[in-house]
Parts: sequence; C-alpha cells; structure tokens
Amino acid sequence: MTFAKSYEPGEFESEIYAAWEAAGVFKPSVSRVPTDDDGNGRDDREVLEKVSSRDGVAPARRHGRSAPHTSVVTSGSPRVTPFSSSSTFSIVMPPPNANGNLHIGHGLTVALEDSLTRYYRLRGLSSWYIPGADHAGFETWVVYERFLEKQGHTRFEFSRDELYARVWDFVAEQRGNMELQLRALGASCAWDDLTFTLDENVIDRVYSTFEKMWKDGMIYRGEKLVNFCPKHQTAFADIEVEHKDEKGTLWDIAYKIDGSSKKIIVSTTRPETLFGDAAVAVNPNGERYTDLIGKFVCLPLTDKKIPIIADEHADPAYGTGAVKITPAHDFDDFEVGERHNLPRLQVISESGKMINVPADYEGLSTEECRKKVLKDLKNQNLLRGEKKIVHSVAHCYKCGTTLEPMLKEQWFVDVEKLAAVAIKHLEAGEIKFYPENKCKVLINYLKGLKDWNISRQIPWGIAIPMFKKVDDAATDEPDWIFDRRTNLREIEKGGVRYVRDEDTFDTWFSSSHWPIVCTDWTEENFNPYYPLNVMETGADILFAWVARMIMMGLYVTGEVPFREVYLHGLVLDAHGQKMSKSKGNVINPMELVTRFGSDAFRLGILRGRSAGMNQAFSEDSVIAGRNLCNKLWNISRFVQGIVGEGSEPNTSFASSRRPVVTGGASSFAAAHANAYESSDSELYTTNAMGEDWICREINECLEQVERDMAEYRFAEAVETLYATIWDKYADWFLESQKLFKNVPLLKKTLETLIIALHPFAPFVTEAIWQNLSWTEGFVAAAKWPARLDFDPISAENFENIRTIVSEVRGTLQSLPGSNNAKKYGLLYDNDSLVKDNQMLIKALAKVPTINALDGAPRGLRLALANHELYLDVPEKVVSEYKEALTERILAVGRELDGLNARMMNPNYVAKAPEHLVKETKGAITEKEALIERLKQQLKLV
RNA sequence: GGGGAUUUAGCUCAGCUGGCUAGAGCGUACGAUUCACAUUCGUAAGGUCACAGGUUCAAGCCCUGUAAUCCCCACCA
Repeated sequence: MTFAKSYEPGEFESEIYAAWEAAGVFKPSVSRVPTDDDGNGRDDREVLEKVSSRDGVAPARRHGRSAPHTSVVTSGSPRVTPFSSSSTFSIVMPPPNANGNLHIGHGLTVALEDSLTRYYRLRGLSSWYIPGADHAGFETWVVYERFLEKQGHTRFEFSRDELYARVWDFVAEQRGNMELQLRALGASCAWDDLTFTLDENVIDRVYSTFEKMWKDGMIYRGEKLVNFCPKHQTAFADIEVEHKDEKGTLWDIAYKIDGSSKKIIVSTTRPETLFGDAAVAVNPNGERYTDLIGKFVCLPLTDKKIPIIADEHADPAYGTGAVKITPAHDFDDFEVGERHNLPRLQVISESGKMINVPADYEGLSTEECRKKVLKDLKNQNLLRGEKKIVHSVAHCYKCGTTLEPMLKEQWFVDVEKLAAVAIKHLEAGEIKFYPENKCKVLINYLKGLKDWNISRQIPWGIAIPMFKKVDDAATDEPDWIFDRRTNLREIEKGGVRYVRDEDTFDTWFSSSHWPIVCTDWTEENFNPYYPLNVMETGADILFAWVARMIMMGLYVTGEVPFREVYLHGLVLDAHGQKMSKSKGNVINPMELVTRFGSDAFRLGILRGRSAGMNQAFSEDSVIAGRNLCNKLWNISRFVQGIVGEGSEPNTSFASSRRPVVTGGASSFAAAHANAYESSDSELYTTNAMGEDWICREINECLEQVERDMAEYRFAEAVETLYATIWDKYADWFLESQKLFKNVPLLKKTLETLIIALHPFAPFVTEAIWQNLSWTEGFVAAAKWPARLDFDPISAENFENIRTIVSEVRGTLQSLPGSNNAKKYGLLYDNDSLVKDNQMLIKALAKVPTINALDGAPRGLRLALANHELYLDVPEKVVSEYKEALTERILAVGRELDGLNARMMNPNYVAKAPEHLVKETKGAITEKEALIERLKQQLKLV
C-alpha cells in the first residue's frame, strides 16, 4: 500500500471496521464465567489477573538491561488507574432505540464510551463494551400507533397479544439501521453480546426481581391517582410528566351551607370536577371558618351534601381560604381524602368524558362540561368571581396533551427500602461521580422519592406477570397471583382460573436491570465484569435511569452496579441553543461522519466538553479533527518515505545513526549520542537535535493522557495529543529530522503517537498502521506504549535551540520590510550551542547564513539573556527598529520591577516555599542581564 | 419553596493541590510557498478572569455577599 496525498476516511472506514470485527478484536479476553482450560482445578482467571496486573501499566519498561547513564528520566510517578486491582474493564451502552436513528447525543455517548474502551483495551485490560438495543416501550409505541392511524386502524381493533406481535415485526423491519450507524462511529463493542431489552434473559431477570419484590411485600396494587394521557390511554411515572406554566382562571364558587342561608366561597381552576367533590376543606388554624367545621354544604347543580372539614392543605392566605376536595381528580385532594376517609368518586372517564354526573352533563368532554357548569352557576348567581392566574399544568411529554389525574388500579413498588439502601451506599462513597456534585443531587432526589408506578397501559413492553382471579367461588384464594406464563391470557391454578393483567412494565423497571442482564450476572458464579467499571450516560436521565439501576443493582445483587458514573450533558448547537426540530438546528452525526470521517466527528465532539455540562458543538471542531487526521496521515507518509529509503541496505542501529552535519557540529552530536533499547527490544539512539527532546515531550504527553483518562478528561487528553503531534512532533521534530534522519527513533515515536491517539481516532490510526511497512497486527489490539528513554540535558539543549529559533523568527517578522528571513544572516559570538547546531538552527529559522562574529558586534542583538546572537542587518534597519527596542526594554523593566517588589517583601522570602524564592532570584538575575544587553544594543543604535 | 450549576480573548471552552508573564481551537491581521501536508508553514494582535468585600507572602482558584444566565425537583384550590 502507498500513502495518498491526503487521508480519505471514506476509503478505509468500513473496511477497517469489518476487519476488526472479523478478527474478533472487540471480544473480551477473559471469560465471564469460571473456566478451567488448563485443568489445574483452579479458575484460570486468577492467573490471568496476575499476569495482566503488571501489563502495560507498570513503569518497569527496560528489560534487564541497565540504563546507558543514570540521568535518564524515567517516569517516577505512579500510574493513575482506577482499575489497577482488576484485569477487566466493562461498560454497557445505554441502549439506543432499536427502531430509530442515532442522534447527536448517541454520537457523543459512543465517542466517550468507545474512547474509554479502546484505551483500556490498549492498556491490557480484558475490555467488554456491551452493545444494546431498546424496545423503547412508549417511544416506539407512539411511532407505531401513528403508523396504525395512517393505515386507518386503531389499537382497539386488536388484542394486546396481536399488537405485541405486530410491533415486534415492525421493529424487526427497522432494526439494524442503528447498529450500522454504531459501527460507522467506530464503537468497538462485542456484537455477539448485544442485548435487546425484550430478550428472554432480560424478561426472566425482570420477572425474578418482580417475584422477589412481590414476596418481600414491596409490590402492591393500589388505587391511586396517576397521570394519565387521554390520547395515549396510558399512565405515566411522575418522572415522565412535563410541567408547563399555563395561563388559567381561578373561579370563586359559592357553596350553600346546609340548614343556613350563609354560603362558603371556594376557589377552583376546575369547576367541572365539582360533581366529584367529597368535602370542603378549611384550615384548622384559621379563625375565619372555625364555626363551620363539621357542618355540611350543598353542592351546587346537584342535591349532594358534603362535609366541611379541617385540613392543613387549605391555605388561609390563598383565594378565599376554603378549598373544594375532589379526591378522584387531584393529587393533593387525594391525600386529603385519605386522611379524612372521603369517598373517591370518579367523574371523568379515561377518554376524558364526564361520567357519574347528572344527566345534563353526562358524556360531555371536560371542556364542554366546564362551560356548561360555569353558565349554570352564573344563572344561579353562584359564580362569585374569576381571576386570571398562571399555574403549571402536567402534559404528556410526547403529544403535549394535558394529562388528567386519573384514579386507577396500578402496580406500585414501595421504594422506601430501595432508596434507603441506595442512599447508604452512595453516602459511603461506593460510586464515584463525574461530575462529583451529581452524587449529592441524587441522594437528595432519593430522599424525597415516592412510590413508583410501574404499570403502563401500552401493549409494547414486558407483560406484568400477575394474574387476577376470575372465579368468584373460590373466595379463599388471593385475588392476584404471580406467574411467569405471560404468554397465556388465562391460566388455571388449583382449580381456580386467573386472567393476566393486560398492563406492561414501565420501561425503566426493566432498564434498571441493564448492568445485571448485560453482563450475564448470576447468583451462582462470580462475574469479573460486574459491577461495571463505569456507567456512562446522559445527565438528564440521572433520576430516571441511574438512580433506578443503583437501587435495583443493590436489591438484586447486593452490590452497586458500577463503580463510577460519568454523566455527559446536552450537545447544544454552535450558539449554545438546545437542538430541536422546530428550531431547525439539529445536527445529524451521521452526516458529519460521511462528510469528514468518523474520527473527525469523534475528535470534534470530544473537544471543549466536560462532564455534566451542556455545551455547544459546531462543524468547526469537526473540521479541526479532520485536519488532525490528515496531519497524522501526512506525518506517517513522510516517516514512511524515510524508512523506505533507509531500509534498503541496512537499518541496524549503527548505519542509521550518522548525523549529516557539516562544520564542527558533529562533535557535539556524537558526544551526546545515547543508545537505548526500547521495550520491544528495538534499538534506537538519540541526539541533541530534537531527538531526546521529542522523547521527553512524548513521555509527558503519555503521562498527561493517562492522568486525563483516569479522570474522564477526554477533551484535555485529545488536546494534549493534538498539541504533541502537531506542534511538537511535526513542527519541530520532523523538521529537524529533515537534516538528521534517525530511522529507528522515527519508527518508535510514530508508533507511540499512533497508539496513543487510537482510542480517540480509531480509523485513521488503523489505516496508517496498516499502511506502514514495519508494523504488525492491528493497532486496535496493540499495547499501550511504554515511556521512552532519553537524556534530559540533551532535551533541554534542544529547548534552548527552540527559544533561539523562535526569537529569530519573531524578530525578523517585526523588522520593517518583507522577506526578511531571506535577507539577513545570523551571527554568533562565543556560543557553543549555536556553533554546534548551526545547520539545524539555519534550517529551522530559515536564515540564509550562520557565521561566527568577526570583529566588533554589529547588526541587531537578539533579546536572549544567555546567548550572544546578532541578526546581520544594516544600520538603517536597526535604527528603524529603535522604537521596538525601547518598548521591549520598558516591558522587561516592568517585569523586573514586579519580581523585585516580590523579593523586597520580607514575608514572601520568609513564608513562600524555598524553590519559588530561588526561582524568583534566578529570574531577576536573568532579566537584569537581558535589560543590560538591550540597553547596550540601544546605545549602539 | 428545595436542590444543582454557569459567568475567563470576538466565538466555543481549558485552567488540577492557591505559586513565575492566565492557555487552546476557531476566527482576525500580517508574512511565507516546489522538496509529507493549503486539510500547509511562520509571526502577531486580542483578557478589568461578572461585581463588591475578605483571608493569604501570593487569589481566576478559598470565604462572605451581590448581579446575570441556565437546569432539575416539588407546589400552585
């Protein structure tokens, strides 16, 4: 293969992914159940664990051979890895809707999760990224119902089982799309282990949990008010309800007091529910109505009599201080009703029509009824006032319909114990959160958690395994029994017939088992992948999902389901606005992948992002990512070109290590040449011409990336790699290598950078790896690079050369005229570094000549404290530069003043750490010298 | 009412345990150009770290208060 002039992602991506998959690169190496392949009667995983614990992670890189000299910098700081005690890394994918396309949030999720997975795979852990697909109960149901409507059908033409079968086929037809998109994003997941939320093992596990809870008395059937969508004909959990502020009216209605001519005025926003009133409440502490407590009022428009009760719920300061209580149609009133044992009369049906009301009103919609009630009250002079107010109203998060509080028999989970256990473990710090504060937020939520309604009246979901007795004869039997045979509508047990509850589980009830079912956790066997190392998901479903996984994990397995939680925020558009179809600012991740490549998308979306924050995203960052891919491609093309040349006769260490240096430079280089054996036994040498320096920089980069990844600082890791590859490797090291070609080192350093970037940009790094002549296997299965050995003094020398070169370039730019770099040579005096590295400096600074100063100083002296260097410019130009020089002297003077002021402060000298004081002293000496030289220069001018 | 965040360059964001002249990408300006890459190279400009106090030898960072923006939960007869 050859390197094209630029990287074209489209030519490689699908092929590369297919090759990875075929080679089984994404499969974890450690099995999830105990194995005993070697027949020694012990679980082989223990052995593996010991082997891999020193693998890649340990700083011991040199194999048996002693260092060339003692000053070699090795990385002394301990590796930061959250999983150092384990040989496995496991993470589950929050299952995308099996029926849908991936959106930008999925793009971010995959970029984050896959980077982690690939990183830990390279680090030598048996990594398992488990993919999933969600039946997305309600979401998919809404889509399917719309589809039915389009075909002129309604759900009521079919039985529950028929509907289930139809949706199954509908989803099966659509499925696969999202899986292809995950592949296009480079998700390195174990496809064989894909879990669908309606898989048999999921349903089994959910039933087992439900049964356990049933036996533990945590499941109860309750007639409670639930938020009910009249359009979708289903109830919701509290968390699914969307509250919106709306304008409404507060009406004052007079209720006549029984046996008196007096009336009591109540305020309500829902006059139509008055038929369901069970009482009028007044505050027990208010003095206004004390004498009325215990009396009865006559409900208007009907002849019913209801009591006046005392309850805290009535706020004496609000409205008239008296409130009508409708237990069947208001959440607060329901609670009041419970306290006072009031009857619950349902007056609105599930389809939103009036029932159990006088004939005139029967069958009206709530809205029609409201109008009629108001009209009739007005006619009887019972309507005493109205006021416009703003109050929040519950809406269906899918269709926007106003939700109706509805009295329904539903299955509830008593969450008290679940929440208490979860809080205990959270407070013990067993799960680390990124961002940290979410732990507190979660605990706060759990403390106020109410019982969980798990019944949904939609067919597309897991059937609730509860059956109701139909035979009245056998009165001793319980009304409800648990049974797993939900494929049957009716079962018989002990001669008694039972019929299945038609409802299905709330999606979150099954989803809360996700870490358990995906890892195949069982009661019997130790599973090295449970708990998960990390749960990565959106911060918006902290309560809905993360909280429930924690409660369920603890309930089922006794352990927290994951050790760490990383929550990402929303991806906003370029202007920080929420993406929405109506605004038309939705970014489609797949389109970006097609246009710029998968890697570009991943690098782009990780940039400028930190845990838990809603942050902007735009094409610009993807373009920056694309450019980096192309840069790395061309770097590799360049290196391969050099390796190709050099490899023909002999690539051994001796022959390639001849710097092409003229003048006196080679002596310095030779004196500072160091030979090293890298960890894979390939020899390389280094010299002062940027070679030791690049090793140092790469080591620092690795160090930084490892630290960042341990703390989920993806954006920082990417930025570090970007700067190292581009600003350091390409701009300085490769430029230097155009003069001094060190083939083994070029190979070694390039490999290192390619592997380090691989977690974030898997495709381009693999494309390069496959294109290079000397690499083997897949970079996706490579080993995380060890630190490079180098000579720190030599590295620091190159740092000085960079300073000199930068100063030359800057000064040349600021001189009047154009093309200065071509016009003026560089003169040095008494400077061995420059003398020994003339060729390099000349090439990097792009000056025409470098010569020793002959005779008196001339030209323009460079503002470097420790080097005596002159740009050989004519007097005229120097004098034009005078102003800039004066400005420079003033600037340095200001810095010097600041430093001096600090040293004059006795408290600073006494209290600041010694090394800082020493540094300050050093800086003062340097600045003073610099100022002195600049002043001399000015005098010359 | 309860809880959680944000405010740093024109834009989007870093800035870790308080420590040298507060950084990056994009954008802008100026310059370069056969020899890996115009998806390029070089140089530069651009900051009252929201505001006001305080602690400290030293504050973008810690403390107190203020303002603006945003999110979540609960309630709203």
